[in-house]
Amino acid sequence: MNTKEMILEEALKQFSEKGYDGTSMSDIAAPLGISKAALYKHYKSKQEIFDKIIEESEIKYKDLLEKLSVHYIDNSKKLSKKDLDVYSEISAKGLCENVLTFVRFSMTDEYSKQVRRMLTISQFQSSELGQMYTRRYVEAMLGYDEKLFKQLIKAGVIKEGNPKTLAAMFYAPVIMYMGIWDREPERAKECEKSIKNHVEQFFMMTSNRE
Amino acid sequence: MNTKEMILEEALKQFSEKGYDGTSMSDIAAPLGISKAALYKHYKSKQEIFDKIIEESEIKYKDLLEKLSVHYIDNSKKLSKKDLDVYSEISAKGLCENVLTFVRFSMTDEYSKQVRRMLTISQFQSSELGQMYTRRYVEAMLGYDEKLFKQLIKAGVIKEGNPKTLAAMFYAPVIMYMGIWDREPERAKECEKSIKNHVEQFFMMTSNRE
DNA sequence: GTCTATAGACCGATAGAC
DNA sequence: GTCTATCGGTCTATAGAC
Repeated sequence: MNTKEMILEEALKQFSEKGYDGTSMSDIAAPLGISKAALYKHYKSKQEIFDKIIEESEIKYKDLLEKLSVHYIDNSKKLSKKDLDVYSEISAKGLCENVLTFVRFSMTDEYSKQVRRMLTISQFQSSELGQMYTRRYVEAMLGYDEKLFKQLIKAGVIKEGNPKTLAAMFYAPVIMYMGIWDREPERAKECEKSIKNHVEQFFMMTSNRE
Repeated sequence: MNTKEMILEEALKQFSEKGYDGTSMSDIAAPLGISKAALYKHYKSKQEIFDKIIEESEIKYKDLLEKLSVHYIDNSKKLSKKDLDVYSEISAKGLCENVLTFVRFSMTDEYSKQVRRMLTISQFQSSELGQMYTRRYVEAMLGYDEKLFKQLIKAGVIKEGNPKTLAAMFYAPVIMYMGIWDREPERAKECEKSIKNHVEQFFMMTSNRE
């Protein structure tokens, strides 16, 4: 890995722990064994480092959701042919697994964790960051789940109901437990179990098979 | 209002906007028309100002929940006699109103808003602050709702189900929409409506009257 | 692309006059 | 309880040698 990338990696680590204002250029340079002056040969300011981290994370996050078949930005579009094929026959159990995979990755992957923490403590710094936070950590999954439930209702897999409300009832508790998990890592096991219980019971409650 | 209190008020305002590290003693002093040296006659350090704000907010938040009959710290205790009297005969509609009152106050009251923002961006600064955030903004209402649903199930008002899961499905979406509301105040009306829709549909879905 | 040195501003906190 | 002045330190960022 070259110096330019190592700087972003170290900066992200520290921004996520101490925030933007709590992290100095010297703090970033020291662990890399270079002087802070050297940083300015790669980035013209501290703000540029922060912006680059955000920019890069946006790309990586889209890639991740793409892998999980969650189409993130294009909320206006309908579900793709592929999605319909995959989900029209999916079982509730399969959906649980899908969500749990997403949660486990988000919570254990060091990079995801650092970006989420950094965005959490920076969400009020500008309206752009606030909107990005909402879009990334709330609406991406919520919009997807909404369309999914619409399909599942149509297919008769789950009971009648407003897909948007169902999506919120399904996904909001997942966000909530992930928040506890982030703040109190010692409760990781407990949170994972709560999420598992929640998704299972959600599908028991909404399933048409009684 | 005396100077000591005005300092806390101004500090909270700025901490909630720019964070602890982003706010200097001069920043706090200037709007009050005093020098930063004067601050040190009232508080021995910047950290002490922060701690006092947290301490005071804890008391005020307990008072607020007390008014709403939500007993916050004592999660081990059973619901009080008063609670049982009030809620054993309460209608789903009444419960909706109760939640909406809480939400509207939390989101429009300037002090509540500032404290919540400050805690949100400070939640990773120490494990104590993280725990406080969870306890205050998640578990207080969640634990209360859990007991409440237990009662409502027992009384036959709503359908069978795990009270803890039900509480999460009921309250987590409220937290989620409040988060959007905080980050994007221009969406306030939309969020309020979403919360209203959610609580109404939740009781429609879980009610025993079909 | 790295370093040392430094500019210039600002930081938290203190001393002492009034 | 307020002020001005100041301390010692850190901050972002730059200059210039190698």
